[in-house]
Amino acid sequence: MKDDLIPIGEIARRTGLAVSAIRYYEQRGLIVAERTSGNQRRFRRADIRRLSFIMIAQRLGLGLTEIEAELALLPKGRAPTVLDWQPVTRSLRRAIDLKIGLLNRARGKLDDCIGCGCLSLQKCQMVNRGDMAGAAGPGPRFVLG
Amino acid sequence: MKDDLIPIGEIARRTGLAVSAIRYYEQRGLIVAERTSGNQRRFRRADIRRLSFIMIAQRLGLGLTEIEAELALLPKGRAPTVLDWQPVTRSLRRAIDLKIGLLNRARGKLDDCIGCGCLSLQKCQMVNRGDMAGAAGPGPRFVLG
DNA sequence: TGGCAAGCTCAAGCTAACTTCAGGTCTTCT
DNA sequence: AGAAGACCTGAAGTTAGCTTGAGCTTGCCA
Repeated sequence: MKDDLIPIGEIARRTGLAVSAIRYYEQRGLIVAERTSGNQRRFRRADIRRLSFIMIAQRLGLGLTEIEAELALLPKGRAPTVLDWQPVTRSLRRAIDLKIGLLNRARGKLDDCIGCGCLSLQKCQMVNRGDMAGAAGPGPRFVLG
Repeated sequence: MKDDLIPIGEIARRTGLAVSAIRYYEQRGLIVAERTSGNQRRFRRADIRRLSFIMIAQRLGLGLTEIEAELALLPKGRAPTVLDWQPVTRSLRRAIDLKIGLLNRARGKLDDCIGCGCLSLQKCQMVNRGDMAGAAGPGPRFVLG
């Protein structure tokens, strides 16, 4: 295969990502690219899968930091095989399960609220201070974490 | 009841929200406050419930704009009754159901991926361009919407 | 009538995840 | 060889949802 090194524009086209997004991921360390003598990025075919994973995981609500952690399960140095990917994919599945569980519990509590008509802090379980205060600090505190 | 008008500090204490957050919500139009002759905000007791709802809905992943739409179902002018709240709460419940459905479908597809070992754009259903391109425009495009 | 905590209004800052822009360099095709 | 188009870097801008700070005014208790 002669075309083993893919320029950024084409990998963008193939994944549907913006060129700028891919550059951003590289800067964040989510992907690594080689460079030509003229300093242009050249990606491997395996990076397409990596980028796909990033898109999927993001779609499921994971932040790039979490995604980075998941991707760290892949072997460094060599191109990951299908078997290498399995634990990563499974880990993502667990993340989905967690999220579904959370929403289910929330739904149950909300049903109680419809029943009792409360929705006030004194009576209702839906809001509990401890949880909210957890993500303190400046900037937006992301919900549903 | 003499204490019907609540200053911002106390409503903050009662809801667990920061004073600054409440001011921000008022500025966004999510809550309305009366003012004293000296220009200080005074809230109604019903606003506590309103703020609770905001917190809950946010927790479930709704943005303030969506929450604003939900709150628009409440009657303007008079204080909402328990019955007034029911459609709003139910609407929130539907939102949760939707989200759960989405995650369930994602999980199913991911299971297929574990089976076939793919996770590439050409073969795998997990990523489909059309969907992603939907949220175009500048700024971050929020996933899982 | 003090005094001081609690409020008020801007304006600017912060995180996440990118995009856009300006000003220049490679590559590739003819 | 020349030109068009793809790339590069670095800095600044964007949305969401608030927080922080500066500088000033109210409100309430002793």
